[in-house]
Amino acid sequence: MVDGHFSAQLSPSTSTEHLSSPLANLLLWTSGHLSADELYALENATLPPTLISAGTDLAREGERAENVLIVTKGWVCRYLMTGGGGRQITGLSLPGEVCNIDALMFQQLDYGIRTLTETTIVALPRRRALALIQQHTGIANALTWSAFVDNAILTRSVLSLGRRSAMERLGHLLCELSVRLEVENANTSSFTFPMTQETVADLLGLTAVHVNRMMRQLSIEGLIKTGDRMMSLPDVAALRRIAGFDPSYLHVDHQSEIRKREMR
Amino acid sequence: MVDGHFSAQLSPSTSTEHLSSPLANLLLWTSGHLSADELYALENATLPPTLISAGTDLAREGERAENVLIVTKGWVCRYLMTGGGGRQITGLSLPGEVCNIDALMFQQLDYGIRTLTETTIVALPRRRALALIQQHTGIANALTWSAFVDNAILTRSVLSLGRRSAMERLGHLLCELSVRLEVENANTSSFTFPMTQETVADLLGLTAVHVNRMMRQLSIEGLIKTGDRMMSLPDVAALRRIAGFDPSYLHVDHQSEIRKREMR
DNA sequence: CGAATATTTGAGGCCTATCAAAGTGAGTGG
DNA sequence: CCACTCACTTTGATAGGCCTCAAATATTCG
Repeated sequence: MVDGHFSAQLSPSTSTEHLSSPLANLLLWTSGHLSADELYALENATLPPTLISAGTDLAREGERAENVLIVTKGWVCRYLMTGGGGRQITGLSLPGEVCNIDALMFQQLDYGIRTLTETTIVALPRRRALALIQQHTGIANALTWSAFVDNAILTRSVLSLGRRSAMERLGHLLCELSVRLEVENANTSSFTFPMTQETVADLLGLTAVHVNRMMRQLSIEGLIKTGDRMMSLPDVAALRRIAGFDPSYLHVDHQSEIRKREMR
Repeated sequence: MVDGHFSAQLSPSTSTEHLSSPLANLLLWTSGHLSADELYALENATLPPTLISAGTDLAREGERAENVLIVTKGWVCRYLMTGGGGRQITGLSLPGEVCNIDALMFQQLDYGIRTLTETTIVALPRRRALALIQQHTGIANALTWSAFVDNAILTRSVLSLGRRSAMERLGHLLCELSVRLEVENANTSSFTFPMTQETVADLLGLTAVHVNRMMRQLSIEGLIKTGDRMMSLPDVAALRRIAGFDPSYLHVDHQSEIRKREMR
């Protein structure tokens, strides 16, 4: 896997669809707050979308953070290293989510950001973001909402890492992804799953070997089906039960649910 | 230990010093952003301070959250329970810090809040808080800053729980407390330590027995001194080294450092 | 098709949990 | 002022979940 470093200078991709609507899904499930006007203002403030290959560092711990980065396509992770070389992934940013909301106020980044897949990123310079917040309450609300959801997800991660078994952690992760990717349908769910078992291990505070054993067991029990980079959950309710998963902390409100349906 | 439940109706304490300045230290180390005017506006918007005994739930998971709660005296924790009855403390609120900043937007609380000591709490109704944010950029900045610091602390907790040994977790906690309580002096530190070893265990994802062994070992190595509910760190640099602690994630900026000195 | 990467499986060991009980200290009531 | 109680701390012995090391198998990609 590539381990390059993404230059601080954002260079435009070959894509010409800057003003079409790469941000149409921005912050959608986390808020659904943006009006058409606000979306337009936001798109005008962002730099052109940039296509980045998998396994690239968008930024490293300790670097200056000038831009708020928004994922349009692909999966991105935030991570931290221990002195001994261990890696802990502290959060994922999925399409429509913000990587580093704290860049709104913090000059210095205190975690690394790396792409897990080929990714399209939209950068929003801090100053422009702060100006937008002043002018558009909807954008302010959406960004604030996003920060609080990040917080809630981190809080649940602390519970998982501190008090849940490997099996429960894995189940909880899959249940959460199913909600955040908005792919649940009745009691089943299916989505592309681009993470390597080692990546999952770094996310759950385990080793790749143990993640493998847990995934195998879930397979045997018929609670997941994997293959061809896909993940299927044949019985979401059962998985939620064994994982102790309750989606209310994600605060997916009805308003945003309705908007999503309208857009389909 | 008491396990009462704090009524949703905030009743004023017998204290008469509402307008003197219980909020003088509010958000100080996290920002130092508040002007005298803003502090005054904030104090006028809050409900009278309330004195609450140790071991009381200020709120429980799932309850409606109407107020942002600010700690003026004492220690408070946020916590989550697993299905099996395990408890994980997901964060501490020390004097001057906010318990539930997400109440600004979320109607429902997704964690419990409990006092660890006798505590003085100041409540700020959501609507008033939102109005203050509109009118005073300093207050908006301070609250936003506070949310991002919460986030940074949670992120480090994820690293600790996921990838650090029991010893490192304990050391990291003590180093962090030393900074947040603003009690470091040269290479030493000393502060009241009101947590039982079981509370520390619930914070670090360990058992009380193991926390005891780790604390004993730190004592033997001369890295901590305990007794009479006090915690002393004779060699902060050495403790930071073994814990892998680097305070930059707390974003204690120079401006707030200067203000603090002026107020002494 | 070949090389690199990722998954799978096995064996053994360690860190932390669990269970148990003794020791300590603070607060209470007689 | 002293028994008494309750909560907390301390210590020991054993067990278990997950890690580490190792190697075989499967998959991806140039």
